[in-house]
Amino acid sequence: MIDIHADKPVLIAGPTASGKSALALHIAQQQGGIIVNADALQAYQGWPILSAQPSAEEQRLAPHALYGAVAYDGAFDLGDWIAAVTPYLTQGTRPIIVGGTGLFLSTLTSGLSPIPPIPDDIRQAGNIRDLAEMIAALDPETRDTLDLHNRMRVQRAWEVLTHTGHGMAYWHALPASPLLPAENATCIVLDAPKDWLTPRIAQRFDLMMDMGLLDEGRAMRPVWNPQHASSKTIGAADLIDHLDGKISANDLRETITIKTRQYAKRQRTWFRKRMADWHNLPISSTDLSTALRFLP
RNA sequence: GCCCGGGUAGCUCAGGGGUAGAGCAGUGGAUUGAAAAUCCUCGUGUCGGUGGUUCGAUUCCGCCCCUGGGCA
Repeated sequence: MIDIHADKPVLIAGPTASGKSALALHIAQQQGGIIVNADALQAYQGWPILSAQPSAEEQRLAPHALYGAVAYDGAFDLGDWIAAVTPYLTQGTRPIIVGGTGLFLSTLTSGLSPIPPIPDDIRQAGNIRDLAEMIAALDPETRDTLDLHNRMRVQRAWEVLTHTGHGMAYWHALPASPLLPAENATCIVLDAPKDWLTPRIAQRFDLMMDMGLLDEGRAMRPVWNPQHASSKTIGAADLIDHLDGKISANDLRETITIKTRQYAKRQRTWFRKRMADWHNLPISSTDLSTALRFLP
């Protein structure tokens, strides 16, 4: 039994396809609140079906925010998200923050180092920079903390050092105050076992097809650019390949469900480690009326 | 029926007289501004069956079964 206080923000994490959005909607309808997106890819326009954003119909049932709020060719990173959620923490309506991006939710409850935004030209320069060169340029303190095989993390550290003159280690040592300490919110992790989730992921793909996934892909094809952040949506590149005749419908389904399963696994790892003290809501508690208790 | 290939890890396949290895899948993990991203770890399976040759066979030989193609 999890107590939901009407005036307390709610945080909901859970693997993809576990039913987070439905849970958020249930709470909003029972008790009020605005549903705020904490999923990196659902923040973009362009792939509403593929990224499983709440439908227009669902969004009519309760206030929603930060879904499809950024252009398909725009950028929306962790810092942008933190900036975008902040107003919802202080305004009148109680926020129900729901999403699968563990990094976003964890940062909300633990805080973000005050690293200035990195200009785009630094990123561009990093993109073509040799990995070994960037590693060599790093400050030793930062280098020791990094997985040097991981180009993205090395490049990020290089960008921070290049732009600010201070290494990541310096910035991370600065105090970072949480925007929403976990004890000030009702924090829930939806626990969906693998055996339950696997068939659901396949079913969700079929559902997406019924909802017009191919049309969504056809609409995006003329402006398709794998470099855009929104193009990282699982299956977007595969869908374009399918429309180009490069892979069959069966292969499309196969590859998307596999990638989605792999993603769910990474999410589970994050939640297990970082959200161990959150309320665990087993998906088997289909009867939410006994799993949740709504308090004024 | 005959001829030529194949039958090796869940899948696709490599290898080769001293009991075997890649990719994918799967697993566990890392992860403070690209995170649905990115990165790391983990490989025993009657090597189709059965006889034989051999000190030793998954590897060579015979037969059988299954399978792809060709000829009839």
